[in-house]
Amino acid sequence: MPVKLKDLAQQLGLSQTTVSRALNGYPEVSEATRDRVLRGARRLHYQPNARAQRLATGRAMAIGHVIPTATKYALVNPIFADFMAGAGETYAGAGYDLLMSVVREEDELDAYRQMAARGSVDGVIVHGPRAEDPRIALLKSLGLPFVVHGRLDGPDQSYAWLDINNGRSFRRAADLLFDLGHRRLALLNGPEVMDFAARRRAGYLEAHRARAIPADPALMLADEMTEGFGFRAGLELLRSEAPPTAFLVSSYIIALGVRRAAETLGLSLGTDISLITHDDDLSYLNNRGEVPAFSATRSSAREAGRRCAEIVIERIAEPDSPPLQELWETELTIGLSTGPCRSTDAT
Amino acid sequence: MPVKLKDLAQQLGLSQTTVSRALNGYPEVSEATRDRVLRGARRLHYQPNARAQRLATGRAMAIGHVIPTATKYALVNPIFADFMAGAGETYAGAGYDLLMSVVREEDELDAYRQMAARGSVDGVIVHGPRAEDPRIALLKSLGLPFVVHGRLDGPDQSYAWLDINNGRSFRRAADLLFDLGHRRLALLNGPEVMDFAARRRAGYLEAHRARAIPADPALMLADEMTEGFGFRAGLELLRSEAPPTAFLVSSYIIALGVRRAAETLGLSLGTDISLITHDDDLSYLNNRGEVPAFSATRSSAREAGRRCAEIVIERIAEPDSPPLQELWETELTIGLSTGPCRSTDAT
DNA sequence: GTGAAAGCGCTAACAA
DNA sequence: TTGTTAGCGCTTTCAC
Repeated sequence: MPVKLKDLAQQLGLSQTTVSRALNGYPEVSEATRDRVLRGARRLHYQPNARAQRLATGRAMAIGHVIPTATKYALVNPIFADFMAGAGETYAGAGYDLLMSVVREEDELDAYRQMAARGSVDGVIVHGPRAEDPRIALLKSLGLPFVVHGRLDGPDQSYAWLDINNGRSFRRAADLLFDLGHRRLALLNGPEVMDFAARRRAGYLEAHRARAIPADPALMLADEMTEGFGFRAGLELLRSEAPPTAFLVSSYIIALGVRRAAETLGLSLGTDISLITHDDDLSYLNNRGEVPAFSATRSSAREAGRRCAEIVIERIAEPDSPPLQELWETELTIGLSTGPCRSTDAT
Repeated sequence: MPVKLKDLAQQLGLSQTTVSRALNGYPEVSEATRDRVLRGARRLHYQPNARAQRLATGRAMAIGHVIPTATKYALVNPIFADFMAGAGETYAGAGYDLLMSVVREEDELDAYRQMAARGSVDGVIVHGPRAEDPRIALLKSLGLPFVVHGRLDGPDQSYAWLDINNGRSFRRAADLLFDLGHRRLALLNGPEVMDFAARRRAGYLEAHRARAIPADPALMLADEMTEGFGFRAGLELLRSEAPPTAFLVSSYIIALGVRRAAETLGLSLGTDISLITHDDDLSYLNNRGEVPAFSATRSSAREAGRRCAEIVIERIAEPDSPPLQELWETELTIGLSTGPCRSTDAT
């Protein structure tokens, strides 16, 4: 039988109220009493019953993460895990639990509705927004505080988000490749209904426009982020009449496929062709069996998780405050797979 | 303001008691009344308040998963995500939430203690048991129902687990390679403090003993499951005096490294050397840019998740029932990376 | 078959 | 600064 507030109060000869206040850091309790209470709580191994606290306060002390099991837009990546770790850290520090709901894509909205209706969470983090994302409208109508990891265009920007500057990072990556003499850059992107992918494409195009280099639609492919896509696309492009001299790819998993395609054709990355992948997704790309930038990447994902958690907790406390919107700059990782253009027909 | 039980009862001219009973499927309520209640609940969009239910019943209606953020023994893999999806499915069907706690390894036991003390979960699933795993003893002493995904040797087998037959699958993989004429099989294993890794090693050794083929310790390596390990180990072994003709590796991520090592040395998988990885971890291994066995693997992980969830829910209902222990056979995936031994010195 | 009433263990007005 | 009291919204004896 666990010791409860009542027991503790009796032991100390105090009222439950005072004990509760002491424990919860209310200012009106005297330091002497607080000390006695904290000491007693420790001695009796008192742990408040979370269920009772939740009912009494009307708060769930939990944040929800709804993960659709879409095999296509694989959320399964180390970055995501680090994001969760970062968020989890912050939650733990703030006394929140992390409620995860893994559902089929078609049940996604219902999952939010249910969380809201049953009051099992106080707020949610939304991952990977898509164009015209219905989740945002839904969460607003439910009055459930939320923060979006990512963001999207639209007339209504009255919600909190945290995003990395996808457009600019791809713009800069393309610029770098142009500076190295490349002119035909393949873009292997994720599904362009995903906001991040659309922005990356925009950055790629912008770089072309800025130098008045025509962007060849034949070089711009988008599909699910798998090694298979990277391999097939890489093979096809490299074997084509006018192959690219460099690849700009949207995820390390696609990059793995490109690397294999290059190897299959006897081409060497960083020498014959260049390859850049987004920092946010970088992993096993260099040729040494090392994963040097990986940990940096992972820690940045962790930081994003932490920050998103902070933001959602803030919004729970102050639902009507102006929504925080943060755009983060990220570095692209060039690693060992990028070099000057060696192709003779690149002018 | 959400509609609550009281409102619903008033609307229907019934007592809260009857409405509650009707909703929760108690037998003593008449069919007519139950119908009226269910209809009314739907009409008014009644959703029970989870916090109140939890307090009243004394159950959390949640299952905990504690994930240590050990970068070394990366839990970050698609298999894990599918396991979670399977578990999540079952939870949702049974009205349970999934509470995830991502903590530093040293805080792992505390996470369980806290879950138990605060009553935020009714049971937990333990992942990846290690030799002499302290979590099991702890959970027993806490009286928190649990099921282990994986298992371990030890005098006390009085706990529920679900495991795949790691030993037998590696035994069979080695047998297959022997049948193909290979004699020098490298084993690139995960950390052998992990139960699954120890069992895989045992299976590998057993196959050797059965054919009276000496197992060369120089060919048996164990380290963290990274591409880097696979690459370095692959390179080193393949360049050695007496290289292996086949690799038996414990995870697809290690296999990626081996593949790269082979390619670096101009060797072709499936022709010059063979490579088998465990079904449970298979991913991007074949040479076609396809991931054929992947979905099968993933669905089996999902099934394991479902089953573990079922087991833990059963144990919550019947904590004193004899623990369920299930050993699953799995297939190894041979894919396109395995062929007869071509090496002349394999006799 | 239905209802009244007493909690579940805590928090938070309000009063002292 | 501390205590009294009334809930939070549901479940569950117990009585009818």
